[in-house]
Amino acid sequence: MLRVYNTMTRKKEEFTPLKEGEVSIYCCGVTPYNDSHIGNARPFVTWDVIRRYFAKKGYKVRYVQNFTDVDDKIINAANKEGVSWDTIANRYIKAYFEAMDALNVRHADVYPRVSENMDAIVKMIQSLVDKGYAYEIPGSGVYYSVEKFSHYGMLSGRKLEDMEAGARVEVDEKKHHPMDFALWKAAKPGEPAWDSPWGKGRPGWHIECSTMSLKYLGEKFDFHGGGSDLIFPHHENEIAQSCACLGDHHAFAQHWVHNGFITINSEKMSKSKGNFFTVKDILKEYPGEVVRFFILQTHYRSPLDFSDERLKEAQTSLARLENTHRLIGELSGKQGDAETAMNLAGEAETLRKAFYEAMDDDFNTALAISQMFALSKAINIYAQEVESGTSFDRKDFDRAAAIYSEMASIIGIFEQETAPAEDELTDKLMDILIELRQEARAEKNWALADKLRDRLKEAGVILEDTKAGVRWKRA
RNA sequence: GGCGACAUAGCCAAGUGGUAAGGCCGAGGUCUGCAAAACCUUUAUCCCCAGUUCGAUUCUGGGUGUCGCCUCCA
Repeated sequence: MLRVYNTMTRKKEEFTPLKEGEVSIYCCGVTPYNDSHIGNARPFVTWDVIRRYFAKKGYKVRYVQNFTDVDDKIINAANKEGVSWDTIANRYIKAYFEAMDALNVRHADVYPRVSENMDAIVKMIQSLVDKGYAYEIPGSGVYYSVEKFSHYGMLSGRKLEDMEAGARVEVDEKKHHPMDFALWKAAKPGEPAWDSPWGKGRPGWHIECSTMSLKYLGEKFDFHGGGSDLIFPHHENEIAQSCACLGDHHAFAQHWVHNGFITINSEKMSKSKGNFFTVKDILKEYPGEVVRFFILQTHYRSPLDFSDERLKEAQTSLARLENTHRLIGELSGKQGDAETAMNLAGEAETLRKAFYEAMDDDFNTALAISQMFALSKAINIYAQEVESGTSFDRKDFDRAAAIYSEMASIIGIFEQETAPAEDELTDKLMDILIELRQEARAEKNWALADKLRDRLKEAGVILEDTKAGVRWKRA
């Protein structure tokens, strides 16, 4: 039984798919006006694991993630550079994919863009106007009337009365209620604009997600996700729009899943505070897998403090798992010689079950990963036994290795060739150096052997003497 | 002001009404010419107070602290 925390009910709930064997997910994507920081990346890594997990469990997954490619911030960035809005949007959409690819984040099934769904958006706004949920302020735009939707606040747990007091929004006197939000913004000179029954303009922020989720996933879908800063007002407003339009406040997303923030010294990382690190910059120092692993070592709803120390820790931890991954590779060519009673497979099956139970409990990747460490240890011990002469049960080992790689594929690690393919010359040179060092070792010329190893380390190559032979890797 | 979340070892982090996973760091050891890797051993009265209970870190109430949303924000 899979249980998922639902922001709507503030409880873990049993997950029952709307359609047997299928899962539909809408995750709010980015506004492409600059490079994503690591905090922006958290939801996408989180959802990537969730969808991998569902797929592994045999579900057919449909995953939709939008690009808000029409937005104030994009327009501002474009004006600043003196280029068109879509130049900015396209540039940073490309950057988004580069960053996510490095983090092993699989692509969504659809990436709808605001600019490509203008007709549907206008149509939905019109529908809200027709139904009496929205009104036009000539020259300003079209607004959603929050008072008309009796369930307004159902997701964030707020009351309209409470919000008024603390509202920091600039109150437009012509709005019916201070919390009313824009569905359509009338164009100002020099801004990109699209035609509509209310004149040229562009959509407000929230309507796009209502429109595109409806268009690409239907009236009801299983999951809607994003960072917890989207709960209010973005998701609250989506609910108001979609449910009003569909005439059923139980329609729309069935489970609301929100991830916690990545923080710096316990404070939310954000563009406006300036305390952020872009994925792009972090990737200059650490492999994408390390960044991904760093994120998944903590439960997705908990805050996660970012620092170089944390990242280094993640790197060391992941290296332990990688060593076992490599060990499995090294043993893959080894001939089995007997069936033994060591029953590594049995232990692996137990850990596999624990892994799935952890994932079934609100996608507890932190706990799931700990099962992987346990399996790593079991495999290492087994390999040592084999090395010391115990017979090697090929079938037993292969089953455990398969489970290990199954876990890795859900977490999303060991997918890239961590070491980039070496060129032929490097390989040959390394062979020569290793051979020379082995000769020195055979002559017990430790000084020379160690010097070779030290100098190679300075050059960024790590040599390790193992019983199986000498192996090298880049630092 | 309104609403909400969190508080577990030196650090990070799971978890449970019956005295607490895992990772990093540290210490000792096995192996190794040495190193690395791996393995073994070792490191916690679970923020404070009160209550419920045979028993609470886990439930309830009250503190204290940290953070978030209420403005763009993943």
